[in-house]
Amino acid sequence: MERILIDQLKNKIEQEVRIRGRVDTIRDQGKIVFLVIRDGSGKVQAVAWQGNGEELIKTVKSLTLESIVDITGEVKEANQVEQGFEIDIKDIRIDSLAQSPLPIVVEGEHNDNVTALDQRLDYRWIDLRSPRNQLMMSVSTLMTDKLREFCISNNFKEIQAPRIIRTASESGANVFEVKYFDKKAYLAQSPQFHKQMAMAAGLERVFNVGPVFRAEKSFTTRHLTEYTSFDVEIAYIDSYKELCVFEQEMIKSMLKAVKEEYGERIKELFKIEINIPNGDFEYITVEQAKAKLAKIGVSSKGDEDFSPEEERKLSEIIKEETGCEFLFVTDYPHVGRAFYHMKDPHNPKIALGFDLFWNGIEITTGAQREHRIDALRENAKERGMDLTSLEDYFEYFKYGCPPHGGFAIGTERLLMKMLNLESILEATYLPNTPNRLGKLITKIGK
RNA sequence: GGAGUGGUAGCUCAAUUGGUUAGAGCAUCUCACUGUCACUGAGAAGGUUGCGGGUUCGAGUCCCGUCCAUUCCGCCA
Repeated sequence: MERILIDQLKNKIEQEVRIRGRVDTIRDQGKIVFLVIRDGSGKVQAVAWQGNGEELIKTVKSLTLESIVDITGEVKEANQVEQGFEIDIKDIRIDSLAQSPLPIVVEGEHNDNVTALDQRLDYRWIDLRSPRNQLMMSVSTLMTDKLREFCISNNFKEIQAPRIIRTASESGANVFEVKYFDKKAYLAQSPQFHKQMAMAAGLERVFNVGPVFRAEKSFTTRHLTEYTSFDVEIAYIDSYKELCVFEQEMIKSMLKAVKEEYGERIKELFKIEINIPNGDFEYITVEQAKAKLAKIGVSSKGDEDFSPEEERKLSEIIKEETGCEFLFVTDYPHVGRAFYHMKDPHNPKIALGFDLFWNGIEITTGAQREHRIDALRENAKERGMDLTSLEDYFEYFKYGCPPHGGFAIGTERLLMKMLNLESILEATYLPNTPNRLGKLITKIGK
């Protein structure tokens, strides 16, 4: 018999069915045992009676939580159950008996002793079974799909920039070094250079989704050493503001789709409502933002950038004033930005770029790029960068390269804010952090 | 890299501030129970209090070292 998903059972009353899934709950009453079986679509109660056979009840009594079972039985109406029906077990096979007790508690409706995140991550494959995490993975899938779809429907081409590269792409940020046969290579901190190559290649509108690597020992709730960057680059722009509008529409369409598909479930499991901004996102210049912050007495980190506290407070102020959770911050001093950002021709101290904040956290940096090779060289020189290592990059601008700009979204941060998670680690399938890589193996080794 | 907080049973926590045999809930095991649904009831097992040293008649508690975790900062998406 073919397996049927649990959420389809309601159409199969009084029919014989086969379900496969996990043991979610066991309530042993002696001569009658109630099981709750869970699969990817839902839960159902299954009943084993002693009258159905000694062997059957013996098997059921030997079950442990989270074991995998293959059950054949009849769907029967049952007023005693909330769902209105249950499965009368005729036959059961244990496909995989779970060892017990489990090393962590799987998060559920009635558990108040949820295991600490660190240990849950050690046993991530058990942790991910929880309804919350199952939903998180579904939302994550839809989120990326919709961002991608938005690009594709706007005539974009998708590229896969190499992850192993010869030259570190960003100044300052630390890179992971890898052995490439008898040479040194690096894991890409960003697809930036090769994304820009697409501009010189005449691709005009490209996006790139994939892992990027940051060798920074950051111990915060918003940093990973490996994360997924959703990168966009667009040619023939007149202003970086076009990028802002594009990103705004991209995010709004994604949020709309997520809300439609999972809004209710998200409200139920994550206690958060997805708000889709009615009009445009808000804009503020660094100078204006600093003035607002000074007014309420938040100490400034300096004129070039914001401290996390400033980011949080600024978002709060804007949300209070306008109701908008999204804020573009513009007019950053060029010295604090990447060398490939274009300078404002009217005020060379200012970069033609922006950051996007969502509820107190930076989810994007973007900018119009400097496509004029001499100006680009000058910018790199100003920062004391090694120009010879950048020569390959400069080549892209030698044989005709259109004006262009782009941005990158940290998708884990996006998901984290969308579901109101406390840590980015929760929003990541299997997070790598400065001291998490390979940690579980070490533990087992002991 | 810097600062703070923490580490007690498989999990979540307690231990009256240094005092006798380190407790509870959940999970586990045994027994009972034919309508449970956070099943219930009776019982059992489960601990080198992260590790090493010190102070003290006495340390889970205080001190030093060390490891691990975590939060914030720096760095960034």
